[in-house]
Amino acid sequence: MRVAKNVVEARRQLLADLLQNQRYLPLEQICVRLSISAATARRDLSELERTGRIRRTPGGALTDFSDKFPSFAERLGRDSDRKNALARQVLPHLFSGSTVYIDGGTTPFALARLLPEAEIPGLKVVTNSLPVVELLSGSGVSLHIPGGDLVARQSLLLGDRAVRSLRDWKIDVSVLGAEGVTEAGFWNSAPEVVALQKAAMENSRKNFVLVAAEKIGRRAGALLASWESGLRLITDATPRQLASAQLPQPEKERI
Amino acid sequence: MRVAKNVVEARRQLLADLLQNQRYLPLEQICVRLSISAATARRDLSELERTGRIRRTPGGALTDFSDKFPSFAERLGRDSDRKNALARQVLPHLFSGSTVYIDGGTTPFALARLLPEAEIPGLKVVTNSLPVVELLSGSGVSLHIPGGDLVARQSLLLGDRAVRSLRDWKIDVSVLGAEGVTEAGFWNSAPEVVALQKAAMENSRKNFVLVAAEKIGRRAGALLASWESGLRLITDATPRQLASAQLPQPEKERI
DNA sequence: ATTTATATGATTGAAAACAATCATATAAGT
DNA sequence: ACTTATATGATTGTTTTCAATCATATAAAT
Repeated sequence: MRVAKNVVEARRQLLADLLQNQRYLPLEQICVRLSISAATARRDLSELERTGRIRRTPGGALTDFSDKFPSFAERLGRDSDRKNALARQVLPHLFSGSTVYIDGGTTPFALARLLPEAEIPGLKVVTNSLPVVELLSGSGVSLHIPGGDLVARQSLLLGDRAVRSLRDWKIDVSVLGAEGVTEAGFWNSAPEVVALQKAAMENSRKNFVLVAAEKIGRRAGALLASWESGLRLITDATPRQLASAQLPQPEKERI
Repeated sequence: MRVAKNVVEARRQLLADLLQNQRYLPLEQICVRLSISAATARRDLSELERTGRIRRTPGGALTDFSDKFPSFAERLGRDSDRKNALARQVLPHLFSGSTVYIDGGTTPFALARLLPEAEIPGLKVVTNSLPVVELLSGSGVSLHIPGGDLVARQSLLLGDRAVRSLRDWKIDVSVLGAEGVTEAGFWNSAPEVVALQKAAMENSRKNFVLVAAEKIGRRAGALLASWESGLRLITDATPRQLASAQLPQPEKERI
């Protein structure tokens, strides 16, 4: 029996909130608490997972976050669902035996969280982000750290040595973060971060930048790359939002 | 094949810790991370659940989110008094503006714990040990990571790149660990670790090795350095213990 | 009012996860 | 050195979970 659209969405949001609080719920609990059948519960879970809001497990579901770097977890915070959804779009580009560079920042970090489960055989992860290192160490993923200087209050290895070391790598896919996107291109505030990102892009075959919708139209101190650079935007901004900032629409997905 | 009781318990504690950090782990991840079969993983999970330490789910397990997890530093710092005493002997050699290399292993780690308090102005710490990085990040100490490959089940960055990167550094004081000391010199089991330690020694003006008394007389697979190398031993072994292993007595302390 | 679209629960065959059992290797006990 | 105890991985049959399919009731669209 068909049910009103808003009812469905409200129920799914309720389920997401429930999981946010409970951390984990067995399927049976979900059925009881929402008074729905297992089939519908599964459908809701699938949808919530597809949009990156939760993580399914056999027999239940949970919200995912990491305790380890509290500041990171905080920043990831409420938007982690959206960031997960962005990060998930990168997964199809990671093939067996490839090398992926994961930038600092919370959105690329979301990608790191997906990797252990993705189980891409022979995947190599290159990163200077300590939260990523911490997260993936011991997870079976092959981890490589170019190295560099740890600047205070950040958890990213930067500096000349970092840039030089990164040039030693051949990268298949780079996943970067940006603080702003304008007609001129992609922006970040810290020149040192941009220097490292540029080094990654130079040695990489495909480059993605993950940008949450609210950053569309913002600019910052240092230009990371222009639109002509081949850097590909992954965002949850609507076509309307992109157009109003006079940005090109995303290309048709090609894998 | 039967395995020692303490090994089993250590593995289960590790699994509990892992779950404390990760909140949830799929069974397959547990198998990978602990290098055990699904059957053993299930047995461990049953036991941990029986003692109330975790909660199982179909296909995985999670922690009850009530209690906090012990930090990395805490875990390593069990019998820290003796190690602290050894590490403290290095402090007088660290002068303002100098560069110190801190090796992997728990004893050099003890030195890292002393550094924030020591407040040596302009001290630079170079290390490939992730626990050291985690401990000192945000502590105000200037941290530099040569980089390298994170090998499974270790928390040390190793490999050719690590060795090459380390050669870029000029180090004033290296602080190393060793698993054994014999008449022939200082030993460690992993050749890759030794390769990195040798690189550190080559670029360093003073080299110290911290060795707890119980390691005197032991040997291991790879020779780190002979007695003639200039590597200086810091130990809590008594002169009698040293003599009985036919080792030279420590030189009079010179700063 | 009529038609179309879709959200739901039930059913089903396939896949995954499970506990129980067994042979074996090795620790622990003597 | 010898025996006993047990931790492990493999195997197996059972149970649980899953996605796909279907009929149906009801919301949207016309």
